[in-house]
This record gives sequence, structure tokens and C-alpha cells, in this order.
Amino acid sequence: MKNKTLHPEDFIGRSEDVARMLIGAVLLVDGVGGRIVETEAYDREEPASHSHGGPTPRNESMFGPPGRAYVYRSYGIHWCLNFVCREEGHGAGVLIRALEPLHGMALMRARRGLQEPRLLCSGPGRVGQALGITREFDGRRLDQPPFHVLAADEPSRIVAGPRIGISKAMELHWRFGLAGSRFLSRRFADPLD
DNA sequence: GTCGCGATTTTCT
DNA sequence: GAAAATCGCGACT
Repeated sequence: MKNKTLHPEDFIGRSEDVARMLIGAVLLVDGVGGRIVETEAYDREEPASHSHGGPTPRNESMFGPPGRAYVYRSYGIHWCLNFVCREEGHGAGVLIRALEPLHGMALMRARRGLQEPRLLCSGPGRVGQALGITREFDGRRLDQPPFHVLAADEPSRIVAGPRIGISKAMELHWRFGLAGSRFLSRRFADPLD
């Protein structure tokens, strides 16, 4: 299948639309990664987003051009990867929550210190660790090395639900998953649209 | 299977 | 000083 590389113009759009589009896409960092099976959308106009209060030193790249990475430190321990979308200055992004590991299995196992493919990339912190994400990746273009993002080659069946680990804007069903995937970080309670 | 907790650091009040 | 877009482990049901 002729997966096409996603370019900045592919990330111009509402974060909830980009988050759906990314399900089934392949994410590689220095050739290591796999198929995206779970994402979450965030937007400045909604209170659960880091960008909600406007630009700060941490979230600066969320307000930069679309098609780049926004990397943040979570709970003082994990590095989490987002794709910036919409337009420069808006403050929208998509959190990459889980991958089906496909490439660079040995390296991912070594970084994560375990064998089970099931748990290599099933959660945003795990994705960061398996792919070797650090602050140095913040603001980098997604269509240039070390990143490589390939569009899904066929439409994915997508389930949606409330986002995880937040207490605000629970009415928004902005968490998306590949229906039936074993690599989701958690089950979807009521698989809506 | 589910619940609770500690780790560890950045950010903003 | 508290809360946070989390994870892994141990205890309990």
C-alpha cells in the first residue's frame, strides 16, 4: 500500500477531525514505532487543554505551525507526544495515546524493559518511552526526520468516548480508537460513533 | 479484576 | 503548595 507521508497541510483542521484521521496512520521515530490506534483531541476553546489559558513556556509549540510536535512532561515522569493542528496561533493538538507496535520491536522492548508487545505502546507515557521521545523533539516538523508519519491506507472503523485522566469537559467525546484493537490503553465503555 | 498509592517535575496560583 | 492529558506494583475482593 502506497501510504503517503502526511505534511503540514494535512494537520490544518479541527483537532477532533485530525484525531480521527490519524487512527490507522503509521508513526515512526528514527524508524521505530507502529500504527496509531488511539488519539485524543485538545483545543484552546475547551478547558481540559494545556492551551486553554493561552501561551506559556511549556505549551508554546501548541501555538506554533500545524504539523509539528508538542512534547510535554506528564506527572514529572513521562514524555507525551502531540501533533499540533488547526492553524498557527490557535493552540490545538492531538495526543498520541497508543500504537500497535510494528517496527523496531527489539529497541522498544529494550527501552520499556519488557517483552509483551501488548504493553509496549498502550498509553501516552508508554508511547513516549518506547519511541525515545524527549523535550528535544518539541516543535520539530512531523514530515522530517526523525519523524515519519504515513497516512492510513484504508478507512478505519473508529470508536469514540470521553478523554482519560482529565476532570473537565467530560461531555466531549474526543478520545478516538481503532475498533477492536488489542493495543488500546483502555476499553471504550460505550463504543459510540 | 479493581483499588490505591508512590514516583517525580513542571507549571501556575 | 497543589494539581497534573500517567504508570507500575502490591493488596484485596
